[in-house]
Order: sequence, then C-alpha cells, then structure tokens
Amino acid sequence: MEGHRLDQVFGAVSDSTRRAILARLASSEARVTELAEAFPISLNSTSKHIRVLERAGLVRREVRGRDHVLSLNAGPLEEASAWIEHYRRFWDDRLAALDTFIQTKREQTHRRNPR
Amino acid sequence: MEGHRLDQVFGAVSDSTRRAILARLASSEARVTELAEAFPISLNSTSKHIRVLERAGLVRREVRGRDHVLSLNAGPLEEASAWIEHYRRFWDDRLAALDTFIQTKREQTHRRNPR
DNA sequence: CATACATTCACCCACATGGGTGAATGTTCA
DNA sequence: TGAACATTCACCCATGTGGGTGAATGTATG
Repeated sequence: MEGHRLDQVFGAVSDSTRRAILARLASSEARVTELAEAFPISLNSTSKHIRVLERAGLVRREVRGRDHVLSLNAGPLEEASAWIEHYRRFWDDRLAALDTFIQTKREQTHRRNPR
Repeated sequence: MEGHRLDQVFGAVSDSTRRAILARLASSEARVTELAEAFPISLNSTSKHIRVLERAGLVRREVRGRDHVLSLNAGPLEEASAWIEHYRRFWDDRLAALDTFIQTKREQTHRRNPR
C-alpha cells in the first residue's frame, strides 16, 4: 500500500512525547539535551524521538559545533491536514443530510397529522 | 505522558491500509469480508485493522445476524484536526513574520541606498 | 438437524518501537 | 594536549503490530 509520507507524519504525531516535543519547539528552537531535560525520559530516548520527527520532516536539525539545534517545521502537516479535512467535510455533509432527512420526516408527519 | 485518544486516532490513520479502509467506508458501509476482498490482505488481517480503527472510534460496528456492518465515524478526527490546525496556524504566522522581516530589510536597504 | 457462511480467537513469525545502559565519537575550551 | 561536554551508536528488554494459518464460535438456511 502506498502513502509513505503520510504514514511517517501521522506515525510521528501519534506519540504524546513527540507531540510534546513539537509543542516545546513551537515556542523556540532547542538542543537535544534541553529537550531531554524537559521530559522524564533519557537523553537517548529523546534522541530517538527526534530522529522519528526528523524522518517525518517535522523537525529540522542545524549542527552548531557540538550542539544540534532542533527547530519545528510544520510544512509536512499540510498534507496531513488536507487528508483529515477531506473526511471532516464528508462528515459535515453527512450530518447535514441527516438533518435534512429529519426535517423532511417532521414535515411529512405534520402533513399527515395536521396540528 | 497523557494524550491517549489522539495517540489512537493518529496511530490508526498512520497506516495506509487503514486509510484505504476509511476511504472505502466513506462511500458506503461494508461488511468485514467485503473489505477484506477489496484489499490484498487476509480476512484476519482486515479484522485486526478494523479493531484498531474501532478502538480509535473511527469505525462503528453494527451486528446484523452473522454480518458485522462497518461504517465510518469521522467524529474523532475533530480533535486531531484541531491539533494539526494549531501548528499550521503557528507555521503561517511564522512565514508571515519572515515575510515582514524580509520586507523591512528591503526597505532599510532602499533607505540606505536610495535608487 | 446439518451444513454453509461470517467473524473472531489463538497461535506463529518478523520487525519496529519505546524504554533503558554504557561506550564511542566529536567538539569546545582551559 | 587533556578534560568536559553533547550527541550518537551499539546493544538489551518488553511490547505492539502487520502479516499469516487453522480452529472455534455464532448465525442463517436448506
């Protein structure tokens, strides 16, 4: 089955630690160690999470000497957003149709039992 | 780390087979076997995928005799959408700020080197 | 009742992942 | 150069998952 990129993006944000990392990076860029200190997991675990986010294109890395500075890149969320919105639109339409149906039913009932 | 529901929703849609199942269910409800026939995986694999989608609340099951009829429930995508939109908004703001910055820089340059 | 059909359950396998520890590598700086 | 620091690499472990097969369960129907 195709869809490699969406797999990675959705997979990356399906972990709450990684979502927290993204939230942290939204306020400002940070080093790996800084991120590790902000969460109750080891430095190495943090490093792995960052790699997952990087693979999905959601985090960019700039090596400055011995520091690796991470920053948020929300670009890849574009496609994910489009995918979700498609279903939300479908859903809204479906709810609207249901509403129309109920409305019609009610009118029919009124016609059959007037007041 | 909290965030259980988003984990399940994002995790569910991070697999392209499951996204295909959702796409199929968007056109009409279907039985487990019907879905299994539509994809190059076994009936049992399909059943497992459906369970994942059900756990995330994206698919509802109605048992009619010996048939289990699945239907799409896009409701849980609401929260997922909100999460993504938050970052997209951040991203748009950031791009706008960058644009303003470039604009300002350009004006400064013009002031320094007038025509 | 007996049979066919729909679905799940109970396993198996290979592989990814989220967590950890300790060592290796690379960079800064006194 | 040598020491301190930042990060990754190479492992280990438990668990989940995507795939499979074969048996068990439950329902419909001749």
